[in-house]
Amino acid sequence: MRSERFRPPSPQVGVVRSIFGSRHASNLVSTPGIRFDLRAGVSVPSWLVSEQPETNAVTSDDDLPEQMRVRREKRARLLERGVDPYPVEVPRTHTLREIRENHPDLEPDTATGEMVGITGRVMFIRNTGKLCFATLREGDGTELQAMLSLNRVGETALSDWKTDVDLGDHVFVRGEVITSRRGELSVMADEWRLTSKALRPLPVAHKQLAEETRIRQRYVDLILRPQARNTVRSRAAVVRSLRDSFDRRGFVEVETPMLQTLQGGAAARPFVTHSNALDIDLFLRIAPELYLKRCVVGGIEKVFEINRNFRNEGSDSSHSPEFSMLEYYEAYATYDTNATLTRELIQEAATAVAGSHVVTLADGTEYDLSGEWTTLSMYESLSDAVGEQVTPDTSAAELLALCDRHGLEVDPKTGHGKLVEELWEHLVGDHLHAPTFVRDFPVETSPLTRQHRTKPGVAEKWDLYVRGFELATGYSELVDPVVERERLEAQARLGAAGDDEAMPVDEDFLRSLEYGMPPSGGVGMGIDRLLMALTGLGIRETILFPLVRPE
RNA sequence: GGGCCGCUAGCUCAACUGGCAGAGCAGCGGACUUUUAAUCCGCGGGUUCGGGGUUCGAUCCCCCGGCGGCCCA
Repeated sequence: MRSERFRPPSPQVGVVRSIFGSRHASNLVSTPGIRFDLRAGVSVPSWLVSEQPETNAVTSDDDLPEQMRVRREKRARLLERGVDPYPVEVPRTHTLREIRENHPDLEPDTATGEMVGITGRVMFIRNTGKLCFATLREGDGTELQAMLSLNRVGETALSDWKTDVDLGDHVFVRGEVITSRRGELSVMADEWRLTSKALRPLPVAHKQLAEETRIRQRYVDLILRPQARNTVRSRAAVVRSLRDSFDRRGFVEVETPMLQTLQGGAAARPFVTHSNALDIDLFLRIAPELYLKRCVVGGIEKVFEINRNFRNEGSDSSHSPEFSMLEYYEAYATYDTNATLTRELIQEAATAVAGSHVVTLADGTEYDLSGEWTTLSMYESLSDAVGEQVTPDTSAAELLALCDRHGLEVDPKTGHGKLVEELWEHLVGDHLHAPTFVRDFPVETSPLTRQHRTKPGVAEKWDLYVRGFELATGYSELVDPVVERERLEAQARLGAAGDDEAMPVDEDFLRSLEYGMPPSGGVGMGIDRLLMALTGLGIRETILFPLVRPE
């Protein structure tokens, strides 16, 4: 219902947004539902200005839950007393981490004489009669205790502390580094002040937040759960490791278009948007492949991109409509050398995040990524699994019979390639746990891959399976522009026949190939999946702000 | 798309067969100069996801809708 209220009627959007584009924000004043642009003298409904729900706006305090009302009243009282609950700057001298590092092992009940100014969010608070305790925390998770005693800060500052400070507030404390009688490293305050008043209470720290709340309010999840903070840092470490690995090997990082005029590079349904300037529909990219290959044609012979792809498909524990992808291409590489480089990239990322090629997953089990990895051939491993020979010549009818015998329901119109892959996933892929390369796929389902140099009917393509899911895929790329055109035209015919995952013919891409692309290898790898592989977390944990339906 | 489960205080959860809507933490008031999920005394806090129905009476049963989760396709 609420989303209905904020959805703009599409025909007006472009017009009104362009009005805003030419006006400075300070010309806007707000009233509860409507905002006026003073200079233009036009009124604009609030849904064009802000997509935030109005439910929790400051307006009517009577409707607020008690605890939020209390905190707002505290803020207002502070302002009346001339105290800014959100000061611009405070004289911080040390981070909490620095103080911990400088004083690793003081005896209990020590006074160092060192005066410091510290800041942090109040995560724990104990207000006793004449001595108060608070545990402060800073961004990296480091905590330090602040103490306020009557004889150091005086009666007013102590009672202000008790009445003004709530769990979750940010505070500044200036005082002496000491240890408490219990031995807790602390700062004994001479003065304190609020640095940011929290208007919402933190959820109780000792109960797990509901999964939905963790995702919808990730900032709260990050405040409360160390694992959430670690995941963000692990992801950053993995991405940095990949970039370093490529940099050391002489690869160049590029950024290719996310707004594209044609969908291409993968079989997937795209998101569609519209360009007002060009008055044409654009697609959010489903893969960067066709642009990276243009780079190789142009002479950027070792090239990679780490960025977002968008696929207008399902959203569940292993799929996100928006996901990060690594693709890299290398001239004179093949799917053999690719496999080695991909293994090294993953092993180096494991070292960056876990310090070892053996990683510890979220459930506490270990996963071994070390050494060389198993390699299977798709047709041979499938033949072994079904107990009879399956080759590129096996007919669709025979494959359908195999599906039937193994309890696999498939559309009887399915062709050879998809049947082989379905059977393989069901009988072999689902049972793979250790890192495994599966090689030599049906040509039919690999339109951008070259035929195997000796084995007829298969393509030089591998998939890498880690912990049973597909982590990466690599190819010896098809660079013959004539064959490529045949493949793309076949895809386009599928598209015309109603397959909305099929690619149209990208004439500019074909033109680039016609200038000559050196023999090359290419690889695609899901960054979110790499994180999942290295940490054992679900995709909605590895993505900071996954797409969720509006509240 | 189908099936099942869930939605109750700021948070995490109770509430027997349909009978006064509760607890812990958090909050408010008070006591306490060494607390670590402190302790003690007192108090407040609810559109039980929304709408409709059955009933003397609905958090509970029925219908429609919303959001989420799990399984299947």
